[in-house]
Amino acid sequence: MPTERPRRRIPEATVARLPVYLRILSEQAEEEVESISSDRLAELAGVNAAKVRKDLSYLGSYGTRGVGYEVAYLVYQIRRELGLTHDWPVVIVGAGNLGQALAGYGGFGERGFPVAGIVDVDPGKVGTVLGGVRVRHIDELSQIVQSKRVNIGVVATPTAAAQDAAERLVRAGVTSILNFAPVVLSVPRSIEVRKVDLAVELQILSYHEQRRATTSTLRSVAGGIGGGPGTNGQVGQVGQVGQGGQGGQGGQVGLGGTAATSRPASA
Amino acid sequence: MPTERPRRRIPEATVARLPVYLRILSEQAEEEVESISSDRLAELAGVNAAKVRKDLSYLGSYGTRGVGYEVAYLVYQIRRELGLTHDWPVVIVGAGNLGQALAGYGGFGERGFPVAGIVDVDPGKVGTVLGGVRVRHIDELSQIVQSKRVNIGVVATPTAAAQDAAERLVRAGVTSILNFAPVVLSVPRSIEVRKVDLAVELQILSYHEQRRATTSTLRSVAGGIGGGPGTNGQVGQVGQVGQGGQGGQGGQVGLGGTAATSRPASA
DNA sequence: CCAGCTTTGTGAACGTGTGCACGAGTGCCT
DNA sequence: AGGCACTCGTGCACACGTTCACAAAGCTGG
Repeated sequence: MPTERPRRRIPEATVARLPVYLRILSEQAEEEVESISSDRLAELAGVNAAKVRKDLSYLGSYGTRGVGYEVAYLVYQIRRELGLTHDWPVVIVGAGNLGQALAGYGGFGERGFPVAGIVDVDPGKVGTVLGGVRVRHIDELSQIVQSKRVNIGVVATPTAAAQDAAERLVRAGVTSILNFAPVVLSVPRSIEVRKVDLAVELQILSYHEQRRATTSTLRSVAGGIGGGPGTNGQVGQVGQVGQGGQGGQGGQVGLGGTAATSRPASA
Repeated sequence: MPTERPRRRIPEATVARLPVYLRILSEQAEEEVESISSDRLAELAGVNAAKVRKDLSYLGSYGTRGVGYEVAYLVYQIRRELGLTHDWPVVIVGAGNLGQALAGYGGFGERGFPVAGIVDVDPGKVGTVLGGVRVRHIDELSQIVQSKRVNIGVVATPTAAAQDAAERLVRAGVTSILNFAPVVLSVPRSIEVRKVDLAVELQILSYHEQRRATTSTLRSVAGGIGGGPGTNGQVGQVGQVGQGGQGGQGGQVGLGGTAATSRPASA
């Protein structure tokens, strides 16, 4: 079992699922499970088994036909592919409500993303300690990024300050940004940006709720008793959702978060 | 301009972008902009103009050729389509670090998702007030959901408690869930689930950082001076990323968040 | 060593999403 | 009134992602 070089260029959709597999596999490893089939992994991840196999095939052929995948080895391979063989220190811009919560959330460091620093424009916040890290002034950003070799920045500022925060991060040398502010950041193409937007997520749910209401009304008018057992036993069946999109010349509007609707383990 | 019934069944990818357009359009409306072209909107949203037009066409043909779209009317239509014509009260399960931040974040209510209640299992937390809402015991969940007509639940518990929280929400009558815990929730197919997972987002960024490091190393070996102006002036060009995925029989592993890389307004 | 069972790896079909290119309206200016 | 510049709406081709279905491969028992 040489560290055979995996076929490169993993599809984005797969990259987005690898972390999920990784978490599940790590849990399995802790429970002393040594081998796992694509079927079982798919069940736990709430996806199709073929998808699991195809996803894993991008890492190389590390399964054993008739048996399954060796959990420990798969964990190693995924970690390697995701670049999790070493820590990625992050710097948080904005020590407000969200910044505090992020810093306080220990899961950051545990998962390989130690908080190298938190900065804020407000001198009043500088010096306070959040999650074991002292808040520093934003002017020290470059110094922190450089001395701690930070590649990933987190924008946790109010909306109005987000663009400025992003620009400062880029100037400081950060090459990836996780943006919590509800704005489309304007940064050089070479910078990787991911957005987490609560409002967007809720609005997507709202759309489905609204849709559910509309269609059920229509059905009760057109069909029989509104709300009774439907054709397939499932009433509000909005069913699958997933996501879509791919290449395209950039654009932070790509997609929302992860949609779902399924029942992995416990059927 | 009758309230012409829009063609139904809007693609998920479009649904995920509508909230972004909505925010931008609302901003434009505040700046007294009355009309906007697909080109301008695309620029602000960081997407392709054709995509904007196609997305908006799903709402019906509300543009005027040669002119553009009437901002106010578009705002109205998108809000209508997303079901934002009325509030959607949400209930938060888990008054820990995250639950507190969510409750404290005013943007919730402002954007049409007032916090109808926060519950926690810990009796010690019951009674404390977060963001103007008193924390109540989780046993009161059903009562809250029913009396306040809550359709959307937010899981902000520790990982271990998430599945139980989800089940309680479902039993209480909630039909959509926004999950912040890093687990794949097991719920009936009829329940719409969206996941927001920090670790996943960071790991995706990590993947790209790692990739960037690897490829640039390769390039510096194969090509010229490592890091000098590349073929196209852009060095670490990871370029577009976007997302992918769509139908599929459920599966919360669909995708991560919104990826990006672009520069909307300020070119 | 062979038969039979299991599970991987993947070719191919299908569905979805994106972006170009252009026809079709609309408003403005002369 | 006519021409021109502009912008929408959309057909089409292409790219990407998902799923099926099956051959290949490995294990087990006799």
